[in-house]
Amino acid sequence: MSARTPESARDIPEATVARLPVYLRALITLADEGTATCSSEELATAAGVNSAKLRKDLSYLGSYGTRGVGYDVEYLRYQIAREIGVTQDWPVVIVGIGNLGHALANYSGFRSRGFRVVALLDADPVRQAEVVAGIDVRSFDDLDRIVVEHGVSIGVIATPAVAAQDVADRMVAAGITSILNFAPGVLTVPEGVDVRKVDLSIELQILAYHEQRKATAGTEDAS
Amino acid sequence: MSARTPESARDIPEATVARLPVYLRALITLADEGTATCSSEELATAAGVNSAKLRKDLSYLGSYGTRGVGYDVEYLRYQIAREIGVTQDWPVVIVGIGNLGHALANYSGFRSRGFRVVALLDADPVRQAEVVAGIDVRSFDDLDRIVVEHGVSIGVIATPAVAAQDVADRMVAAGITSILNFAPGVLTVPEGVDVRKVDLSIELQILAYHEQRKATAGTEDAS
DNA sequence: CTCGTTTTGTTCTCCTGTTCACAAACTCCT
DNA sequence: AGGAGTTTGTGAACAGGAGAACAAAACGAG
Ligand SMILES: NC(=O)c1ccc[n+]([C@@H]2O[C@H](COP(=O)([O-])OP(=O)(O)OC[C@H]3O[C@@H](n4cnc5c(N)ncnc54)[C@H](O)[C@@H]3O)[C@@H](O)[C@H]2O)c1
Ligand SMILES: NC(=O)c1ccc[n+]([C@@H]2O[C@H](COP(=O)([O-])OP(=O)(O)OC[C@H]3O[C@@H](n4cnc5c(N)ncnc54)[C@H](O)[C@@H]3O)[C@@H](O)[C@H]2O)c1
Repeated sequence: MSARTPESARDIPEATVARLPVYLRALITLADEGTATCSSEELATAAGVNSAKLRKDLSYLGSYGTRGVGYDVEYLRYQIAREIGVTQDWPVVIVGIGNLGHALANYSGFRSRGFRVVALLDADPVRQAEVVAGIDVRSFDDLDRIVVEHGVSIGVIATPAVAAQDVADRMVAAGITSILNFAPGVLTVPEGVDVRKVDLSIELQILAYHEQRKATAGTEDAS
Repeated sequence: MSARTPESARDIPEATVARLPVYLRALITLADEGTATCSSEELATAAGVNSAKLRKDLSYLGSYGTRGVGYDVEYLRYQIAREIGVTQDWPVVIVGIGNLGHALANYSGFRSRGFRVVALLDADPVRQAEVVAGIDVRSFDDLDRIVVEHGVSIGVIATPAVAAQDVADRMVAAGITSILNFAPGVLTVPEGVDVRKVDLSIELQILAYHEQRKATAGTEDAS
């Protein structure tokens, strides 16, 4: 309401935002291999997309390439990281330390990609006796305190589906504004809170649909 | 294979395919609650989508509703399950029984949603001594035999990123034509093989981007 | 049987995202 | 310096999906 975000608030299309992390990862791989410079064609191949799409995506961030040359890997990597917001770590809490929660807590890719697990929470007192990946599992009731203490704005839900909505409500009440949900089902949250869901069954069912089509494709049109 | 579905070669838009599993789950929930009939409005709410979109999606499958009344929950549920191809179970193999592989193997949602884990494979001999979720972990070299034996067409990759492409190649060679990949990075597969990826870091980075925007929205214009 | 009510199935419009194609900008070689 | 060869950045056409709106169909009341 105070201002009309002068120039930096370019709005990047959602589809582009979803691909920036892919480009970032490809750039990190290239940098690790010692590549100093790359063309849009090379980067696009590494990221598994069309080069025109890649260039258009990058053009939303600014003109960070050099015509006739390509992109400086380190420079572009930094620019994308800055645009995404992962130049420093985001604190994250994980709720529901069961099968999946354990795997997530042990996942090293968290730290290396701009996130830091500051707390593991579970409603089950038995779980709270555990230490997972060097972090104490604490009571779900500690949520509010932890959120304030660490300035957490991102929460991960790995509880059974039946508890997910309640956990989400508590997270929102505590001040969390972004949720990654692994439990199946639809979460309802207030305006201004972002939810992304990861649903294994849905992914498999999409594969099954296409698989079924492949199977019937030959038998289907007998003329 | 004689089930020829008179007019079934309709091609359903990809966006619709991705939502059908959501509708299916919502219908199962409604059925469990004892609901016999529902309107597009109710079902749309339960699935978290717009009712016009829901109706349009369902119209690709056929006319399974009754005007003035709504949809028969059980009937529509069956029709969607049939369209997706989950009226009977698909055999699935999981490769890479580490942190994540354990969680996946123990995931009960598999069986209840049209999939059956027929084998757990790992390259590490130490892992092969284990029994996870009542299933022996076997050598990755058994892949070909298992695929043939059970008619597997869907494979899940939960190995480290560095091994993922190799595992994918072996899967394709063995006859698998749909892959769900949890390892970060881009997989290259031949034409006709479907790959879907689930990437935790990407999801979190997308949340981080929006989170950053929320944070700077108010403070941005000091120019 | 007819009318009013409800709700689907579909059409039409709008918007987002993808891809093509090319001018502009840069490098290198002579 | 100038020209040939590259490669970016972007305008414009195209494709696909979202949502509003409404006619067609079913049902129930009188
Ligand atoms: N395991 C998988 O591979 C997998 C895959 C896809 C989706 N999921 C989904 O992820 C979720 C977790 O799966 P899981 O296999 O880890 O289940 P799980 O039962 O092993 O673990 C759930 C954990 O959540 C805790 N919990 C329950 N209610 C809670 C609450 N109100 N507040 C805080 N903690 C609570 C439980 O104490 C338990 O430790 C489920 O919704 C499941 O459908 C799991
Ligand atoms: N743990 C998580 O929560 C999580 C989250 C997101 C993504 N991931 C990704 O999922 C993958 C697995 O993660 P994890 O934490 O389970 O790792 P992990 O190291 O615990 O397990 C990997 C397993 O794969 C096996 N393996 C290695 N090479 C193999 C090969 N060529 N063939 C067959 N098996 C092989 C190893 O023996 C090991 O058991 C990684 O790529 C990781 O980036 C994990």
